[in-house]
Amino acid sequence: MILKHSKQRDAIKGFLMTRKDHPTADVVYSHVRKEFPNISLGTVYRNLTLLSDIGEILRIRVGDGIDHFDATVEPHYHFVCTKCNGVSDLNLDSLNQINEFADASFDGHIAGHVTYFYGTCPDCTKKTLS
Amino acid sequence: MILKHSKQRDAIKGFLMTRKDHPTADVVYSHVRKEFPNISLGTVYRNLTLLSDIGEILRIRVGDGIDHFDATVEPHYHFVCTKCNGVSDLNLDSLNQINEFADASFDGHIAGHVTYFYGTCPDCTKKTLS
DNA sequence: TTCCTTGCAAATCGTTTGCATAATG
DNA sequence: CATTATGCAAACGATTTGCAAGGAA
Repeated sequence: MILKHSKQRDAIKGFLMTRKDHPTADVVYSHVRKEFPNISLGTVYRNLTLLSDIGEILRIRVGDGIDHFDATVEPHYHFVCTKCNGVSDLNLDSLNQINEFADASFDGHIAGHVTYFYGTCPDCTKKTLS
Repeated sequence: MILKHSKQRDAIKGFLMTRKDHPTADVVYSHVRKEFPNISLGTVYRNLTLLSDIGEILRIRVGDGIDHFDATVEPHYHFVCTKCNGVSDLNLDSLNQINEFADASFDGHIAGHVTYFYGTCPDCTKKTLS
């Protein structure tokens, strides 16, 4: 399958690169629509799936049942605010040691882990205090 | 909201307690149906949601888009096999230290984390070797 | 008798897909 | 020209919900 260039795909990836809050497909759709009023949700989904398949973006699942997307593909951890439901990046070293830790008492083979943290984000923490 | 007793709910919880493989709602449905042939999927979902709301069971999301349920409510970690897609428990001490680790470089407040490990389960590991 | 719970079916939500047409190389 | 990408709408799978009837306290 040889990729052909597409303005819609560029716009989708371009939009994702401007955001660090890991938008959902719906958010991507409503923003890209400003530039391509006729773009369909299906095209957005198709391209998000394609881009994550080829490793240009990340599909993130943080337990809310909705896929989020991230243009930062380097491994990093995510944080979910339990008040505003926002998703953000965490500046945190790899925790890969926990793989060996888990492997020690496990009969199969552990290849990796998925971790996200939850709590109150900086903004919601400030609002709670005031 | 005062709970009333229900045989269907008992059967659902009872079935979950016999299993350590974290069945999906569909699996619960097909098994409880042996005892209650007329039970509906809606009732199964309603009770699974109710039971997890009151903390009698756990709703587990391991990235496959399908909810799994677990009658063991004590904190523990899960493992997902990337070959057979099975979900199992891991015998692993709490990793709560990673919360403070993450909190150190974070401006909000971290209340906890969700982690699951993936790889090949004992059974699939054996099959691969043979 | 109150009101929670059920079965059934329809509805919802996020996501995927079939198809004819448009755009790319 | 060959083939990928699009828009549209229909289909999908998991889950939720409205409603009238059944069951528990």
